[in-house]
Amino acid sequence: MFEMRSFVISAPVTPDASALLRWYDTHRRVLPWRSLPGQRPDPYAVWLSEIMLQQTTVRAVISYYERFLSHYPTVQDLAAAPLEDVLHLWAGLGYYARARNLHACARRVTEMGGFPQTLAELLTLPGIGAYTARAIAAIAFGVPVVPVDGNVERVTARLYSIEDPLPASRPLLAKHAARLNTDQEAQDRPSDFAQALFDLGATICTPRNPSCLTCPWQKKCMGLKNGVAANLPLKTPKQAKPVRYGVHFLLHDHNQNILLRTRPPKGLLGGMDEIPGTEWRSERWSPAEALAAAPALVNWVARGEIKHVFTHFTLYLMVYEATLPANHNAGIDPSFGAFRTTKRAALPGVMQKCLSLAAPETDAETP
DNA sequence: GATACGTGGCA
DNA sequence: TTGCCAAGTAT
Repeated sequence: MFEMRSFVISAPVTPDASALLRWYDTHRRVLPWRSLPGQRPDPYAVWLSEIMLQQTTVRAVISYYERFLSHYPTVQDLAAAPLEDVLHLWAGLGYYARARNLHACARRVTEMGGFPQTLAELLTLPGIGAYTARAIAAIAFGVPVVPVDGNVERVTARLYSIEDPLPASRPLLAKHAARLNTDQEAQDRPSDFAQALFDLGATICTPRNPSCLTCPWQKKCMGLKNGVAANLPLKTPKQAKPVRYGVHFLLHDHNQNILLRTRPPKGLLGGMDEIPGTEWRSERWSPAEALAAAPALVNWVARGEIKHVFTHFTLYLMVYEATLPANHNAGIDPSFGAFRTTKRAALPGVMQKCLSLAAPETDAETP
């Protein structure tokens, strides 16, 4: 599009990279996937952490990261694993397409003999987009690029006092962010500069109540000068989430197994396991309607309802529980799944909530 | 460009 | 309790 205002937006003053890097040298966070100063980063560790950190907090990621690294110390180990196992380890972390792409990416990288080091090649890999490609290039390979994540968008919006709302302002923010590293100090330390921006966003330039008084960039921050820093970036209001309802059935056999089925490989919770249930629709299910959809004609006991909030809708699930009589093992349609142990199942958070409503274990589940 | 895609913590 | 937010990507 024609940049009608380009002559008005004079080249903004670049902030002082050396001030940020000096702050980082003192205040950098210690994180399991971060190499220590002077150490060569492991591209596998950088990649694995970046995928996990997409739209996910550091706190939530840490234990998953440690578990993945101990199960799969190298990208070759991950590539050799069955997808099932990877989904099992990922269960609870959310955005399961990331786990499927992670596995596919590990196989591609293994075929290639290692991680590519250029932006263009990284961008061709599954699960790696504009942000992650730059993060890996900068952090693992020292390429002088600026990864633009939510932190960097926020820092940039405040620094240049950009009041256009997200997500429409994303290209503009990216354009400004790309010039943040023009100083020689930033060019010399691409990995530190990228991570310094993340740490600044996570600990100083926070979404709420930013600590502008201790910010290494406070003197250059136009948002602070204009008194609007804490309110930026602006965001266009989100649409209200629709509500959906479903009913799910927790059916035990007599071998510590429950009836489980695997969801279709793509889409919502793709490839993950669930206890069988009804469709998720906008109307509640009557008890009669629900029991007509049950996998077996047994004595179902209502255990309650869970609430689960997805990105784009809120879900209420009624949970019924029963134990199959000893002589009733046949006659369950395979479309409801098969009896398996939860120990090796890939149960997403919403299903873990359903299972949490189960009656306490009793050694004698008397039918 | 808009929408689908999870989850848990926090004000 | 409700809404916002977190190192985004794929289609």
